Amino acid sequence: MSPARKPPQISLPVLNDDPRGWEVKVAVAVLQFHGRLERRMSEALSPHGVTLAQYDVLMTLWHGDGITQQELAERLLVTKANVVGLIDRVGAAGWVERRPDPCDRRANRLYLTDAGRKLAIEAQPGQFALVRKIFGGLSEEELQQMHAFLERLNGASTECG
Amino acid sequence: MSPARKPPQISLPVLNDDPRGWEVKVAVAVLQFHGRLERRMSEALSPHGVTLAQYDVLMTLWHGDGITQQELAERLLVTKANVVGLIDRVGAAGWVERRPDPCDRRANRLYLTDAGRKLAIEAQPGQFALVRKIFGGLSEEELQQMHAFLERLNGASTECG
DNA sequence: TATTGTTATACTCTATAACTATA
DNA sequence: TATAGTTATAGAGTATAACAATA
Repeated sequence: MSPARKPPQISLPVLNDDPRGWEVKVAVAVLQFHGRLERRMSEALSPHGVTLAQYDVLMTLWHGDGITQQELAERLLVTKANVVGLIDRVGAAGWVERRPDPCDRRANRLYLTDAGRKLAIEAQPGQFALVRKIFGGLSEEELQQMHAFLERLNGASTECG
Repeated sequence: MSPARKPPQISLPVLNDDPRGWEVKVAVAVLQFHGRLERRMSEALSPHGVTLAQYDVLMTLWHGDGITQQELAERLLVTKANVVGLIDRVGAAGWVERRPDPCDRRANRLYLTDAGRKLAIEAQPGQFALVRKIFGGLSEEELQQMHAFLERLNGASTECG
């Protein structure tokens, strides 16, 4: 059972109130808000004995079982070496299992167990409720606007160079 | 010299594309964007040999020297025990020093050293440039809108219960 | 040769609890 | 008694490098 720890540090005052324009103000606000969001999501998860990183694994597999560790590493933007430890932990908790790929004997395919699905079903409503609560202060139209902004920023922050 | 590591895991697909409304979509987008932002800020910091968490410390002290470890812990939303290690590390790098509080012999006051100020001066422009680049795709008006949304969300996510 | 997964090693950050010195 | 800082312990997550088995 993973011992319910707080999320990593929130990286709040990375940039302090500075006169150099709104970009920095927004960046600070994003960092600040993300810290709180992450913290509260972690707290909501902790009664289920799962960390946010582990929940990411479960949700990725919930979205689509049977991927390899390498594929999971790519989706999580983590090295394959780290996936080993991650799967060791969710595996030890009984939520995920490795099955050898019959066509490629180097590879493992990852599957949610019944317990893993059960956990996801139990934990998801709380997560959704929390998110609805936190974002409930914005209207649907405002949420759509913010979503559009973030999509554009996600595009920009993916660019190289 | 702290060895320039990547930020913690990005917590991306915590909630997957789900039919239950825009709150969840926006939450996923925030998590996603924050992951990229944090990663790129860390990368920009790593040539200076400082982590994001350590940079937080430096920026907090840049903003105002002479606070106690307890006060720093409160601002960083971290336990005082963690601040000990954090200050040990930035202290070992020569960026911050503890000076005993003359009025309260239990307390330390934290000060940026010349090297710490030098580092901040060297690292800040890169951070600001990066932020301007990432957020440059949004107009000033859009940035102001987004800032307003985030401020409202920050208020909401602070509420208890 | 390239790829999948593994192990080994080391570091940062976090949490809790118990402790010391001082207030 | 309460507070500031420390130490001890533990665990999660990350990175790099080298390795085995397989393709």
